[in-house]
Amino acid sequence: MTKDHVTLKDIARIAGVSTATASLALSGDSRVNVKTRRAVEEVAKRLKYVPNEIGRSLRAKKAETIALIFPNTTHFAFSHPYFVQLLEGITEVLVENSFHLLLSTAPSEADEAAAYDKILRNRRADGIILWPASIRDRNILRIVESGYPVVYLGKWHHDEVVTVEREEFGGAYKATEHLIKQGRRKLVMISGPLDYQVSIERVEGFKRALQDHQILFESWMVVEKDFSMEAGVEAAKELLESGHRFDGIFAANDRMAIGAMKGLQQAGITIPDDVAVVGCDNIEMAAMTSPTLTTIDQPMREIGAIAARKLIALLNREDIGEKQTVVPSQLIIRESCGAEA
Amino acid sequence: MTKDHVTLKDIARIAGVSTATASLALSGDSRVNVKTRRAVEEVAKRLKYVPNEIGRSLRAKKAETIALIFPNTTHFAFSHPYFVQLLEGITEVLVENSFHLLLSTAPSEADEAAAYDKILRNRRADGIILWPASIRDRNILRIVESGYPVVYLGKWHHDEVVTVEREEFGGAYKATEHLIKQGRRKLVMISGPLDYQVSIERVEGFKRALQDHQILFESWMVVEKDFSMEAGVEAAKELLESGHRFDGIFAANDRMAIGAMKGLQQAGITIPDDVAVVGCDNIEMAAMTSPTLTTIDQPMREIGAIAARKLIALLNREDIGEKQTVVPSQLIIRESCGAEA
DNA sequence: ATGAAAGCGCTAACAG
DNA sequence: CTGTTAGCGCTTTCAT
Repeated sequence: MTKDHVTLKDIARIAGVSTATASLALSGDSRVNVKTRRAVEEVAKRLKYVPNEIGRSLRAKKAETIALIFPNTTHFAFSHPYFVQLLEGITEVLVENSFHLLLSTAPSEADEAAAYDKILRNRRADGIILWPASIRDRNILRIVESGYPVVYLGKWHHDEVVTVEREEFGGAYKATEHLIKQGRRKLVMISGPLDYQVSIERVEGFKRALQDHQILFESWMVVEKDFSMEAGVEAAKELLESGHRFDGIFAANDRMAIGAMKGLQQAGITIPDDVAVVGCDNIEMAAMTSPTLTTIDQPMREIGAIAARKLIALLNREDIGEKQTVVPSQLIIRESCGAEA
Repeated sequence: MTKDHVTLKDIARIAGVSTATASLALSGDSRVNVKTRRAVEEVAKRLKYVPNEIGRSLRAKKAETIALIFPNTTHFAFSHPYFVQLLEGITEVLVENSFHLLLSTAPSEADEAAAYDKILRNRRADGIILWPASIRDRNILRIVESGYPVVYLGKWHHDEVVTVEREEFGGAYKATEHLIKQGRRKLVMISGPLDYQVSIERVEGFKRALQDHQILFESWMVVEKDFSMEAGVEAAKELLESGHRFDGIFAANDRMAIGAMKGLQQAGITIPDDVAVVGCDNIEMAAMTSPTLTTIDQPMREIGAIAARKLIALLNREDIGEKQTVVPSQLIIRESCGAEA
């Protein structure tokens, strides 16, 4: 069985010093005699002493842990293919700084408020990286405005909040404009849920690009879907059945773009000849579809790393640099848009 | 700023009782007078008291947290599309049981041993769910055999260890046999890295299926790759260039299968007419490729949930049921194998 | 240079 | 029924 753990007390006793001295010695404090220090270190090493971080945390009133938390829409959030990249970016930085990562989800919509409150105050984490939620989510509002150290992964409506954002509007604009430059003028967009800020911005980018090129926007040009591949297939079918003509699609993420391509191809439509498609995210799969998918690259790994660095700086009361960081997006031209790369 | 947190002491003082009573009251202990309890509860609620879990943990010598840890191959491990499903399964169960999830990676190969040791003993987590690593990884061995509560997500070489395994051998066997039943007899396999137990088993399943159908196995029939889509493309090219003839491919995961299909199609080969392909994992994308990918479903969400339940049972010294759980895999027939579903 | 003592926030054994 | 006390493991004054 897991036998009892070696504590500082044990080390002190065996090394023949007090716990205070042992503590100092192990932290390399210059006040303690070199010989004593060596002795303590030797014992610690021999017994494979590892400090109990719970004790340390209680004392220091710091958890050395940050929480990555998700609104109730867990399933939705987790399913993003690039969630994993975000995690990689975050953990990379945390490991460098000896921080731990707590992954947190609200159990259910009902408990959501309580759950956030708990995270805020049970002292398990020192700060939070917050995945964007529906703009209708009041709990998010509370957490962001609580004064607790939070980095929000999206745009916030006032600039006291520390955020790392993707260039949503700009990305959508670039994608749409690219389609227009390929000579497509009958464009439609497959959007994510419109109660999400990211969706709103991407739609705005789409609209603006149309406007800047004298293309009249009409409301049927945006279909609202849920970000899944299956939804992309549906969207394509609905658009085809609607009777409206279109020769270009901007999809708010690659999963829907891929689904849409599938749906179109099943209906005998050729991509990009009949309809050009541009996605968003640049997931690994985008390079594997037929035709390969032109898309907007969103460097999630970098976003994760920046967010983690900001949060740690915040906790250490160091300079965090700019409060809002916008990570630029980049158009990745492949085959589905009909352009030569 | 984050003002000081409300502690039990505050509650006790304001409610006019001792901290002991306050504690008892809040835990709903029947010994305390109903009226007192109500009073305490009222104060706690009013001040939005949330217990400091660090204090509680120190006292209870339990972290109420489990760690999901990864060997040094983070990037590799994280990149599995179904990693997210595993997470979902785990968090679902943890939330039910009010446990927290710590995500842990070793900083670098060099620090790996130390990092595990720390996780084992710094008391931040009560137990570990361990993602399989290279069979050469001695640190994994140490952690699994440490007696610490561990659930290992793969097969282990002796049966004291609690594991949740996918049916690797059986899945590969089914996939291969399915190809044979479609009349394919010149089969090849694209394997993952062969220092991984999962890879070894899948290759064994492949070989056995050949053997059972009187097909001679030769070593060139297995190409070892790294699980990525890009690697699948390469594998296809290498196989084509090798000059060996083949009419069926079993790929050890869907990403490589998708890459391989891409590679074959680029070379003008028709799937499934010229070459049939079966993958493994049943990732979302498998239903979207052209042709859609026949594959082996690995219910990662369920695996995560089972692992979490087992670990919690282990921690509570409850009955964990069978020590080794093998989650059955299932053949999902789509288009790439040339069978009618 | 070292040790004694206090205390982080909590719970539980023991008294009353 | 409630309060006193002790202590989880650690760090940090403050004495010596």
